[in-house]
Amino acid sequence: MKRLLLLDGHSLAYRAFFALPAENFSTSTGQHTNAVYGFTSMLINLLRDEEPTHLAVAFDVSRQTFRSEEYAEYKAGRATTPSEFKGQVNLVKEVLDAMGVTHLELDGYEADDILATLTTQATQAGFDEVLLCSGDRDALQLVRDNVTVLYPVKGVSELTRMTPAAVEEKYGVPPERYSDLAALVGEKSDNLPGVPGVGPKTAAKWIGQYGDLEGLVANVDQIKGKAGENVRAHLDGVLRNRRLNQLLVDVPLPVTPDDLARHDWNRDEVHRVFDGLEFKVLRDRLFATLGTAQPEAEGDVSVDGVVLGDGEVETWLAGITGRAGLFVDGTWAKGAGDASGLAIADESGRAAYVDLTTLAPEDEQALAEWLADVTKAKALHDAKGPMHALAARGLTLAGLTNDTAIAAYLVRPDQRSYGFEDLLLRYCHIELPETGKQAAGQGMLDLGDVGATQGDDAMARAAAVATLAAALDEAVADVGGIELMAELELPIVEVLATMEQAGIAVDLDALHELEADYDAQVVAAQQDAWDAIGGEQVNLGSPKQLQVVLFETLGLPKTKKTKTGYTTDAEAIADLSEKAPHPFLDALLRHRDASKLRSTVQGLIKSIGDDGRIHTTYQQTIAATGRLSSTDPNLQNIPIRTESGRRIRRVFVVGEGYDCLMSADYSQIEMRVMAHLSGDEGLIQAFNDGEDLHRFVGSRVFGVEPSEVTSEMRAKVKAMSYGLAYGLSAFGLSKQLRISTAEAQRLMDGYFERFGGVRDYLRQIVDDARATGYTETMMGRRRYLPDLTSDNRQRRDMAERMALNAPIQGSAADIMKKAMLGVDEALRAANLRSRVLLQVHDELIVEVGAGERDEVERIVREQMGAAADLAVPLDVNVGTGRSWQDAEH
DNA sequence: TCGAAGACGTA
DNA sequence: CGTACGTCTTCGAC
Repeated sequence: MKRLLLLDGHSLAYRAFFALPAENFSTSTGQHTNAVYGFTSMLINLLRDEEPTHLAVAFDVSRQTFRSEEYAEYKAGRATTPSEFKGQVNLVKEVLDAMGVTHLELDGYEADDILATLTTQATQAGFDEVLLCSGDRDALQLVRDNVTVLYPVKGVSELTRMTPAAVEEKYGVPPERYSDLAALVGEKSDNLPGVPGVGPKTAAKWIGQYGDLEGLVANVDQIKGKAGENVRAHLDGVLRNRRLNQLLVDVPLPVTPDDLARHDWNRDEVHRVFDGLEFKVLRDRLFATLGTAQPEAEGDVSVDGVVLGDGEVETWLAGITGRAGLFVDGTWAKGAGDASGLAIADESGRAAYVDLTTLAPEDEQALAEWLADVTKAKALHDAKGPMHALAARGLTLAGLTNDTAIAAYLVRPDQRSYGFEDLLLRYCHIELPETGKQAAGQGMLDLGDVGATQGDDAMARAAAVATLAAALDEAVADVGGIELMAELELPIVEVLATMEQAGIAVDLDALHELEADYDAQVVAAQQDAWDAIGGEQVNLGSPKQLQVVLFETLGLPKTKKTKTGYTTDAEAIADLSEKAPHPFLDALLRHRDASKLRSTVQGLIKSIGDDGRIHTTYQQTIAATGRLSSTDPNLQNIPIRTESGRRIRRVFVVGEGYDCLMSADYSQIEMRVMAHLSGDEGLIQAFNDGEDLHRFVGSRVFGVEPSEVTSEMRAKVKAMSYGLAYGLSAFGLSKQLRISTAEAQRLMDGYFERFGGVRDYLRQIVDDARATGYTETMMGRRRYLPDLTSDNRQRRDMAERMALNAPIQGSAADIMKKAMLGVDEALRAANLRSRVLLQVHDELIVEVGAGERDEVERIVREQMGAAADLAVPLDVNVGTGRSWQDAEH
C-alpha cells in the first residue's frame, strides 16, 4: 500500500495565518507563530488521519514563473504579504526538517506545479492513492479516482475531501474539466478576470453542452444573448486563463515519489524547534501521533528483576556491577511523606526491588550502609525528592554520580522541564513499559523474568535511570560540564535537601496580626477608591475594570499599550498621578500594595508545616543562568524595599533551641564578577580601594572628587552600573532615570570612556557567543543561544542581552553554590549545630546554635569569601538577630 | 478547570 | 528598548 500525501506549504500556512489570531500565537520573544502553529497542526492531523506512507511539502519560491512571464498582471494587485507572515515560512521549514519531511521548491514554478508533477508521477508509478492538501483551487484539476484534494474550508481543522464526485457535485463539471470552468469564471486571487456575467453555473452548463472548453470555442458563435457576446469579447482572456491555470506535470524535480517514503525523524530536533516555538500541546500531539504511526523508540534494554526477600539484600548488593540506577517508590513532599520501596538496577542488567516497609533489620542495615557509601556510585532522576523520602526512613543517600534531571539541565539549561520519560526517549530512544504490564517489545524496556509484579515498574525505571545516566554522562562531557556536575551541582543537592528539611521558623501570631493589618489597609484603600469615583464598586484587582474607570469614567490620558489595552501598572499610575492627580489613583496604589502584601502573608500562613516552620522547595534545574529558584512558597521574593513589606521579614524568626538568625550576603557580587571577568583596571581599583563603589565610579564618570559626588549622581551611576549587566540601552536608562535619551547616552559614553575594559568585555561576550553558540560562566556552565543568529531582530537582540547577562549572573550563581558547599561542610566539620536555612541568590540565612555565633560568622565569612579567586575581594556582609529583618544590615 | 495576561515581589 | 525567577488575580475558553 503506497499512499502519497502532498501539501502546498505556502497556501496552507497562509490560510493558517489568517485563521488564527496572531496575538494568541507568539513566543515570549515576540515571534509570531500562528501560521507555523496552524500548519503544523494540520500536518499532524493529516498524519494521524490519513496515515500516508509517502510525504512531501512544496513551497513557492518567488512570483516569477512562466505565468507571470506570459501575463505580467498574474497575481498582481494582491496585498503585500504581511511581514508577520514572511518569517514564519522558514519556521515551517524548520519544523519540517525536524520532522524529517521532505520539502521542495523550485525557481520559476509554483508549489502546485510541483504537486501536480509528483501526482502524475506517483499515479504512473502505481501508487494506490495520492492526497493533495492545498488551499489553491487549481489543484482540483488533478482529482481522479485515486487522487483526492483535501481543501481547507474554515480554520485549520476542517478539510473537505474533494473526490471526483465531490468536484462534480460542487462545480457541475468533472475534475478534468475544472480548469475549463475556472478559465471562464476567472480567478480573482490570481488576477485572472473571467467572462463578465458568467459564474460557475453558466460555465458548467456550457461545458456540459459542448463537452469542454475547446468545444465551446468551436461553437462560440452559437451562444446567444448577452452572455454569448461577452464570451466572444473575452475569448482571448479565457484562453489565456486556461493556459495559466494548467498545472505543469513535468517540473524537473530532484526526487521521485518513491524517494518520499517517510523516514526517521529527529526527536532532538523536534524538541529544539518546538521549544523555540513554545509549542507544548502541539509537541505532545505530534509525539502521540507519530508514536503510534511510527515508533521512534528502538532501544531494547532487558532487565532481570527480582524482589528481594529476607536476608537477601546484602548478597545482592555485593554483586552490583558498575553504577546503580535507583528509583524510589513512595510519596514525599519536603518535610512529609516517605519511601515505600526501592528499586536498584545495575549495569549488567540485574535489578532488584526492596520493600522498605517490611525490611528485616539485617537487610535494613545492609541497605543503609550501601546507600550511605560514597564509593558505591548511584544515579537517580531528580534525586532531591527521593533523598527526602529515604531520609524519612532514616536512610542517607551518598555517592550520587549522576542526577539525570540535572545532567539534562547542564546540557540544555533553557529547557525548564526535564521529565524523565521525555529524556529517556530523547537520549536513549526507549520507552518505559506500561505500568502494571510486562510489556516487552520494540523500544520497550524488557523486564525479563520478574518474580513478582511488585516493583516491576520501579525496577524498569531504575534500569532506565542507569541507561539514561550513561547517555547523559556523555552529553554532559560534550558540553564540558563533568566537573561542574561532579563538584558543584551534585554535591549541592544534598545541601538543598537539608535546607528544605530544616525549613525556617515563623511567628504565626505575628503573621496573623500582619494579615489583619494588611487586610484593614486593603479594605480602607478600596473604600477610598470607590468613594473617589462616586461609589461604584469596581474590582480593583481587575485591570480590565480599572481601564474603564481610568480612561472612560475619569477620562485620564492613555497609558502605555499592552496586548489587550492600556497598562494600569504602578509606574503608569504614578505617572498619571503627576499629570492628573486624583484621589482614586492614590487609593488604587495603596490597595495594590496592601493586597499584594496580604496575599504574600496568606500564602506563608498556608505553607506552614506541622513543625511550625516553612519549608520551601529549591528548584535546581529551572533558571537558565544557573541560579536556584524557590517555590511553594517562594522565599526568594519576600519584600524588603518598603517598610510595610519589611514587616514580613520580622516574622521569619530563629527556631527554638537556636540563638539567632544570621544573614550573610555578598556585596555587589555581580559587579565584582564583571570587574574580574573584564579585567578593567578602573573597576578593579574601585573595589580594591574599598571605598563606596558607586561614589568611586561617579567621581570618574562626572569628573569630580569622590566627596563631591552628589546622591543624585550616585543614584544615576548605580542604576547604570547594574543595568550594564542586563544589556540596558540608553533608551532604557533614560526611562528609568527620567532623563533624556541624550543625557542617558552621555552618561553611558562617560562610563565606557573611563571603564573601557567593561565595554570591550561586554562586546567580547556577545561576539564569542555568536561564534561558539554559547556563553560560559567562570565554572564552565554553558548556555546555548541559537537566537544570536536569528533573522528576527527582536529575537536576536533578546539573545544578545541574555548572552551579556548569563556569564555574569551565572558566575555569581556558581560562586554562591560553591560557598554553600563550603559553609555546609565547614559547619559539619566543626561539629556545630548551626545550619544554612535559606539562599536568596547572594544571601544565605543561617540558623545559629547557642554559643556558636562568632565561630559561624568566621566560617561564613571565610567560606563565602574564598568561594572564588577573583581580581577583586569578595566582600561579605554579616548580621545577626532574632528575625530575618533584624539580621539584615 | 485550565491557561493567558497583567501585575508585582526578589536578586 | 533590562537579566533571572514565582505567585496571585481575573477572565475567557474549554
